[in-house]
Amino acid sequence: MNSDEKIMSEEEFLKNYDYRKYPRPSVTVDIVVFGVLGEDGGSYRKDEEKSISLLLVKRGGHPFMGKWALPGGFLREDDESVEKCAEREIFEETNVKPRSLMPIGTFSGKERDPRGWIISNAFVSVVEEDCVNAHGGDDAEDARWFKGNLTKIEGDSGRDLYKLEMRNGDTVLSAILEKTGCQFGRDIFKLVSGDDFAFDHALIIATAFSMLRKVAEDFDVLFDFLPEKFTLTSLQKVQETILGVPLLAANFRRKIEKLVVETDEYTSGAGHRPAKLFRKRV
Amino acid sequence: MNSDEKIMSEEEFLKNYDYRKYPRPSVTVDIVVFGVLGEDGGSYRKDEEKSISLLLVKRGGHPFMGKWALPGGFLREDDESVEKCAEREIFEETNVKPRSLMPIGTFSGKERDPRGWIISNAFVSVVEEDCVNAHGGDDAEDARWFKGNLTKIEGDSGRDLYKLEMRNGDTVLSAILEKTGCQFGRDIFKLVSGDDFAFDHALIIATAFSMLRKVAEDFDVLFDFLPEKFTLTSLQKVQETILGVPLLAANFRRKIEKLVVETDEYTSGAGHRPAKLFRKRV
DNA sequence: TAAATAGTGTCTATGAGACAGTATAGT
DNA sequence: ACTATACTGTCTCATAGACACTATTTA
Repeated sequence: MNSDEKIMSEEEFLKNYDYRKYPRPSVTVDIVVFGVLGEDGGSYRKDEEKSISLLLVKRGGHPFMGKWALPGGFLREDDESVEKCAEREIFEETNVKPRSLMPIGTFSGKERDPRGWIISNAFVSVVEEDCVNAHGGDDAEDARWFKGNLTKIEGDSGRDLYKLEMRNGDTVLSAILEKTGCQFGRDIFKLVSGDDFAFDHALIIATAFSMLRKVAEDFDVLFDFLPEKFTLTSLQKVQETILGVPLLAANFRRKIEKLVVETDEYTSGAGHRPAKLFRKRV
Repeated sequence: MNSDEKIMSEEEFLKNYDYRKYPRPSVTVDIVVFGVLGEDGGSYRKDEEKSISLLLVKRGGHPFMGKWALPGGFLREDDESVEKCAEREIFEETNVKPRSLMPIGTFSGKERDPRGWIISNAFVSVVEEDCVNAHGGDDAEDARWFKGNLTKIEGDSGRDLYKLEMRNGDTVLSAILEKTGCQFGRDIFKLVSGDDFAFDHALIIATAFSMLRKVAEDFDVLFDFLPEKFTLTSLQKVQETILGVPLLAANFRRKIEKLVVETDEYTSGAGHRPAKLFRKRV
């Protein structure tokens, strides 16, 4: 504490203070964007494979040119906050406002970015897949939806190992991670092997999957993955997909009962008994 | 993406890249340090008031000179990560390594720091009170333990209002906050009134209390608030203090059973039946 | 023996999981 | 009629909460 400060007024002090005079890192925001099928997407039943969609962008410049990365970018001074910056980045990439936006932590390891001292604030968000002009197969556009999941694998000596695998057509990205701890319910991962992802984005994606799994038990997030009106079966499928376990319909319905309101609409033309459509209870 | 980049090698690109050329914020780390009584502190029974200790530092310079703030400081390039920076800051302030360190989010609102574009990574940690040469009453030292808690108050029109109150001797700090949302189980607060705390630290402290309350149900954190050997009653008191609700001993003991191991030691000289000491099960 | 806290046994209500069964569209 | 999915009734078991009870020290 400089002794000059004490005799200065606060106004004077602030006039002389310039944060640019001090060393500071670059700050980025990276977003794990999960995709959901829109209103016309015909409910979740089409998605038999039980895997989650996630938006990745192929890097067109250095570093990690040609590798797949999370959408994101540098924090700007005119961003109101990291949250607003995340919304802006998602909008630039997808042209929509996300249905939800949740912080999953700051990633600031020493070697995470070869360009230098660059730390990242990571978020999870959910948007409708068809809003994004990303498509598989075609190379004209470099943003694509990958299907994937994080699965536990057998560790050799009591280590908690996980495999992250993302797939888009013939493109398969994978990484092996070790869970090294848990803070406030948030799992901490370390990269063991795999360099298909740019930066430490495999780590960020794994963290996103594991946090999504934690909150998927309180139902709240589940609604973000469906259109406004949905069937209880599709809601159940969302939870099954995120948690990676099958559920019994009777039990699921009992638990969800108080959180939804029925409408007078039904699905139709599916070759079996129609399902009542529900809405989230506000 | 600059087209020059594509014909450069990655090595060349990195040689030319300097993150210092781009606009970026200052980054700080602020820590909500909770205090616990040490081995000799004579268990938690002394603390009849059921409030939590928290370390605050009186600001000796601008801005917010004379106000109370969280310990913390600027992120340095030689810090390995924000977590390491937090540990360093705690060590500088208390001379001990914290028993636990958990991130609670990035605070980056536009007006949070009058000095300019400065964002903060906030943490919660737990240290033993007697390691810190902070003391009440005396003005020679500007770091002090405050007792306090976050309590729900009646909102006028369905608003979720909370009162944060911290007390050290005659010094009482308070703030009214509104809970405006919840993300991934983390409550989001907005300051309604009160300027006893520097910066947005009332917000950060409220977030810390609410997150602590969330995890206090899984028992794991509770152990950080006690010495290595403890009685089950003291463990129960910790949970009661954090959660702010009374618990029944029989039920508490049933739930905690599998998470502790008994020792062959007992308390004594307390004017009543001695209590067996337990240890955390590893 | 009284006071104070430590520690236990057990009843009850609630909720999760399992599973068998019924209902109703389309082909 | 058959298939595929929607939806319901009910049994069992685990667990949380309540509360009455016993145990053991110091003053």
